[in-house]
Amino acid sequence: MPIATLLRTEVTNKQQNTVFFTDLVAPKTLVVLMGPTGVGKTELSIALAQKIGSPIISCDSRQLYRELSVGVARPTREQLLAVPHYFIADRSVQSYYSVGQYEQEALALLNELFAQHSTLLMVGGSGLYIDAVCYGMDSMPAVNEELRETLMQRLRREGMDSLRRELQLLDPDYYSVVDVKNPMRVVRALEVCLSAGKPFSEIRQNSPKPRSFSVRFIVLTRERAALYERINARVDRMIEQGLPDEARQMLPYRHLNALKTVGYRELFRHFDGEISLSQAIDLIKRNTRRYAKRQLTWFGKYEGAEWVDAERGAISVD
RNA sequence: GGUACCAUAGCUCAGCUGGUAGAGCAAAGGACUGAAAAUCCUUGUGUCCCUGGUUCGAUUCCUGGUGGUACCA
Repeated sequence: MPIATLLRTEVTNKQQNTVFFTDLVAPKTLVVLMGPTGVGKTELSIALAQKIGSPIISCDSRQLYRELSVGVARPTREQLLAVPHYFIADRSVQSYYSVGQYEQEALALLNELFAQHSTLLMVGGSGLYIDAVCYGMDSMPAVNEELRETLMQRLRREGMDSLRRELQLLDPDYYSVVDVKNPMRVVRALEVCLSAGKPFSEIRQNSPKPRSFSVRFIVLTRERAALYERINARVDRMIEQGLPDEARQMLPYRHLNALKTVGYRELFRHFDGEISLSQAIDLIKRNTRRYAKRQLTWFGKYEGAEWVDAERGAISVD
């Protein structure tokens, strides 16, 4: 059993949410390099990983899939060979995946790797995935896809009000804080209430889980206009590199979560004859920009994070 | 060079007969516990091109200028 696991078990039992003695024994640090899409994480991560002698643990909800390459800006073959990468292109779009699984797999991997490394590098832009690794998710009943589908049908047939009323009944506490206009939030809460047989708010602790390592957050950033220019240019490059073909091959899977992704959905609309190719390209650019902005909003919440300008900034290692 | 039309938010434009302005898009800000590249919420002050004039009052009417577009030479 890896030592980190042993220590973590001990800590979990006695020291909920306090300083970890494990840090004193053997300081384990997870460096989390995050940043909006297109800012230049990949390139920097290779150099950083080589410097600190760590593999790269990817924290990207779309680069996970082996069928998605051009459209998700997967690192190049050379980059992947330069440093060992985890969670890149190692599962199919056809398999259901979610943060919960990612948290478990990533923690297990970190346990193993920390046996050999005192510092590990995690890189990615999926905020919720970062949270899952650093703070943890509460354990909830496995997603019941049938139940979810039933609720979605109700949403379509009866509208939000019906679902809202039910949530208010089953979990008044959560109802008072949810974004009741957001169907996904309401559906998910109901889904959990119904399959767990108790209120979602009871399960959702909303407090950080003990971790056997400490975390250092680095947010790679850039002047907004420069970031947007890079994004626009990268989309053009993706089109040249064959994104339309890649998307066409994904057409049979368009209904899957993995394909609800900027770059693919706009091209699907183009294949449907709804919009022209150049309209699709413009939409991909716009939606990518908006995604980057949302990421920046999310990253803003990490207290103590170091914001590094990709053009001028420097990252000090040890 | 002549004639006509146009000049209003980052862009495309709306603004009837004079009372200092509003849409779409773009954009900005925010939320977020198993779909998260997802999903949802909020946000419109700008020398109304410049200069003179008429008027109590001009983005609106008139003069001249500047820039643009079209047609004619």
